[in-house]
Amino acid sequence: MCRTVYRPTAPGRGPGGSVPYGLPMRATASVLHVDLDAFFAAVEQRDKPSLRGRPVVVGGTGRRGVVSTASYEARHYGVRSAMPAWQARAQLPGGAAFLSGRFDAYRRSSRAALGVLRELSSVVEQVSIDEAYADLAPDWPVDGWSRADAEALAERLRAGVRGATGGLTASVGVGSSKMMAKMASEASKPDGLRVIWPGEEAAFLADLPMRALPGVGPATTEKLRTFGAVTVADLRRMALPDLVSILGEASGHGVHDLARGIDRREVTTHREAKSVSAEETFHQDLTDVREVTAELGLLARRVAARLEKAGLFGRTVGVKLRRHDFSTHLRSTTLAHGTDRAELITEQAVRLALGIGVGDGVRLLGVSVSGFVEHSQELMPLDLGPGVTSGSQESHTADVSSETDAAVGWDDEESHAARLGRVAWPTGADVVHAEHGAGWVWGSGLGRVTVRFEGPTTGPGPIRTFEADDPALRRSDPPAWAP
DNA sequence: TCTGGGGTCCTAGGACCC
DNA sequence: TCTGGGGTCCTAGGACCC
Repeated sequence: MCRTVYRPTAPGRGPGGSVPYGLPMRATASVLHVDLDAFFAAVEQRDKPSLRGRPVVVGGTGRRGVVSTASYEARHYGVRSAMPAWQARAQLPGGAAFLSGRFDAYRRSSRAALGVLRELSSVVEQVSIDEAYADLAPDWPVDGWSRADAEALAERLRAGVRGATGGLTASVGVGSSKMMAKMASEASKPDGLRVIWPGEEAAFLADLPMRALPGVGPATTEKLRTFGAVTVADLRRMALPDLVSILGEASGHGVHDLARGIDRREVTTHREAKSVSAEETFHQDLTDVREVTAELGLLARRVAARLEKAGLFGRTVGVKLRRHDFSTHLRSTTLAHGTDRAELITEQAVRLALGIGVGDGVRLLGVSVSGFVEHSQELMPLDLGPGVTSGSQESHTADVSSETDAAVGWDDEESHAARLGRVAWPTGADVVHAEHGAGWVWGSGLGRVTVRFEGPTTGPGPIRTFEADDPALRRSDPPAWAP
């Protein structure tokens, strides 16, 4: 709910450990937020003069499409983001344009606008294609400056964006935190600029509906409304223990802080991805298991391609299945090692999805991979149940000469105390099976595989490699030579 | 005629370990 | 016979954001 709010893990300290918890993070208006106005629709109106002054909706144009961005002319008729396209059509007069979007053009304009921002600040955090924060403190004398200085800088940015993008307008907010900067830009829209000077936060927030706080959505609003809260000032009057009991630990503290304008999140230039997913809503519900299987394969390939491009290997494969009644079901499974391989992801996704059941029809399918681990050289710890915890460690290596999948196996009848400790595979092992006496490892890629044994051992027998199509091997079973 | 796609974070319960 | 707590990992689902 209030994931946007930083919660210190150690009580009494903010991020970095230097800011006492409970005090505003900054005494200067040094965080800036830029938001490109009605971005997708504005790009379309810029490139197609015939669309200017008319309602423009960019989004899904199919039977089950939703509005991604509505131009201000369309918003005049009550059209909003996330609204079903059919509803937008019903609300708009003739002459309104419905477009499916040209993402390359949007990316180009986004990059141009971001370039202007980077000229002003060395610490820029891109939040989405049309939004970014900048920390002004490293590059500007924010301690000594005035409101007029902040406004001049923001205006310079807006003019720069207009020039670099062929006339797109941006709304800019400046404040003492990310939250205040964002709320300032929101308040200035469209084509505006607003500085909330330190000390003005409480007055700015007081009369706003609590829904205006970033992180307070429909569900939270409804919960709090039953306790009589409407505005941010109402929230401020609620005691922390009450908020926690209504909203839970994290959101309770989060809302308590938000209502006071407290937000200690830093502007960060880089964030690590935590998951990669692809999903699709079908024009017609799927009822055939074979169709479901085929679609999962396509989605898995999209995910695998993006993992590979990013150099990521994930251990957890998830599926999302939405039924015709819009009920949504999630299943996930965690592998012993990371993967980026479409076949393995497909195999797991199909297994999970069929476990949920197709029901009366599948409206949406999704595939995700998360739980990223370091790739190839990462040593994967293997859990083999109770085993030897002390003693010697031995490593054995084998060369893998096949470019396709291969297996490495070993035989260790003499030492029943040894257990497999870790395996390093060139591009990540895919299936691992091991017992005290013998084991095998599936993987792909060329190179040397290292298998490490832990505990007292007389040494494993010869490590052998197999081609993927070796008849002695089957994907999910130990090889024939295993005891 | 219903309600996209890409993400992040939080919660609660169970398993398992110490 | 009854009864611990804390920590971590995993899973399913909810909420929120753009």
